[in-house]
Amino acid sequence: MGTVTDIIPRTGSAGERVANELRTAILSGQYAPGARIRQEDAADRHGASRVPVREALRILEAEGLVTLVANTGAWVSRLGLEECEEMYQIRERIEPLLLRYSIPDLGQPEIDHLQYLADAMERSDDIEEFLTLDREFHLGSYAAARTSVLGDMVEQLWNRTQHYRRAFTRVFRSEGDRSVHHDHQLLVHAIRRSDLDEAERVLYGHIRRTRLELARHPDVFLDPVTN
Amino acid sequence: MGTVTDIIPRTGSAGERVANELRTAILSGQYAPGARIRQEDAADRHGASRVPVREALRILEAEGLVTLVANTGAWVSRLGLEECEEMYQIRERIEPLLLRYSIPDLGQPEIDHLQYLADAMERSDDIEEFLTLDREFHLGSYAAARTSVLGDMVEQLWNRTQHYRRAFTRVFRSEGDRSVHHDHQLLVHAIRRSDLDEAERVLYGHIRRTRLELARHPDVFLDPVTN
DNA sequence: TCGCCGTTGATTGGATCCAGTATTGCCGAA
DNA sequence: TTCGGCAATACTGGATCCAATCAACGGCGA
Repeated sequence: MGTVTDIIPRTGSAGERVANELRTAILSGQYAPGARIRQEDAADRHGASRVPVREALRILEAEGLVTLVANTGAWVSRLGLEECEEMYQIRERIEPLLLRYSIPDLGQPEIDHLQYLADAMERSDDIEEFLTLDREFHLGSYAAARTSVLGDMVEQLWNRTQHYRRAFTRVFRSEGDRSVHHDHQLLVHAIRRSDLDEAERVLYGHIRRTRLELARHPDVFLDPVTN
Repeated sequence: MGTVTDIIPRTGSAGERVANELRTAILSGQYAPGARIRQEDAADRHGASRVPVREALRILEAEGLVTLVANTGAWVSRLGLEECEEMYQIRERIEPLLLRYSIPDLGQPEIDHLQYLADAMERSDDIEEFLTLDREFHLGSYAAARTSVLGDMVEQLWNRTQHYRRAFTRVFRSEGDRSVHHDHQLLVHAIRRSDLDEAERVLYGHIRRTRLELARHPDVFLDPVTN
């Protein structure tokens, strides 16, 4: 499904390279939602002409990370509360399936690593670190799945919501909610026992609870007045 | 979610126009899976230069309809049995959700039309007509859903499997299986009664049974020796 | 003073040209 | 006869140039 720590691949066209670099920049928060991406700027910054940049923008548009308006320009996609809830509802239904694909092929070292990540998250008090660990934990639990579309779909959903997860996390932490960590531990145990049904249930509940929590914080989606 | 009978929109770039035209051609079966798409050919055929064609190919690649290999070329995507089963499993889980979004906003005329389509399918004995009716029936049942990503996801899954549904349908018909029609009738009734849970269950079972049936016919996926 | 309209500048879209790469066919050697 | 290597060709990828479109600004009129 494309490893989480994908290093920029030497293969592929310049357009794909630029797309990878832009994607990384967007996910890391360098570009905020609503930020304009000018073709010439991007071309200079990534050492290419505008042609591959346009290709990259098409790729990222298809992934939902960028919004293109004909004859006008490209912006980093914004999410509304409704859209975000929708994506979480989709995740509730398909991530358990992906997990089911993955569990049988997860090795002992990988499972131990998941345990380590779950523990590390409990100890972490840095937002950015928590985000990285959480992503690594969940995508890591899917890593053994040899799917051709499902894995990519899930990764795209994670990518599209990345910026907003950063915002929620701040809020959740301040509320001192422990259920997230509880879910993670339950999940690791279910994976250890290869209990597919239980793992599905836990994961479903985990995502669902996050969605419900999220609906209580619509303020995260308010347009920042600073364009 | 973008109407089923999308007419080629006047808006948007030439690349999008070419993408729409190529998509229609692929879905109609004019291009078979595995068929090569040469940029210059496509450019001539659609009255544009190679630049918008390359844009179109990127768009269709993102939709999974076209497979691009750097420095080599573009082909209409082929599906393997495993991939197809995967997509059906995804559909089992997300189409019921999409239906749930749609039902509350379906009007009486739309529901009557669904009934009409279900009846027409039972009477139809032409493969191509059946395919069209089936697609119109299911996507029609989702038409009232005002989603921003789920609808497109489902439509893409339908598109990617379109060619292979054409092939199954031939087989199913010859086996004289009536359960498909039974499901359709049950679905319309559940929708009439606005019974969301029942509608979800019926649709889930409908897609699931099709998937299991499909697994019994791996021959559909054999590489045709004629490239 | 406010709103409408035309003009100018900035930015995107498309076409052509050139370079790079893969594939095909051919030739020669085993 | 068959396999390996080399050359020619066809196709894709990228850059530059020109056209088209949108947005911002300023001027004019009410």
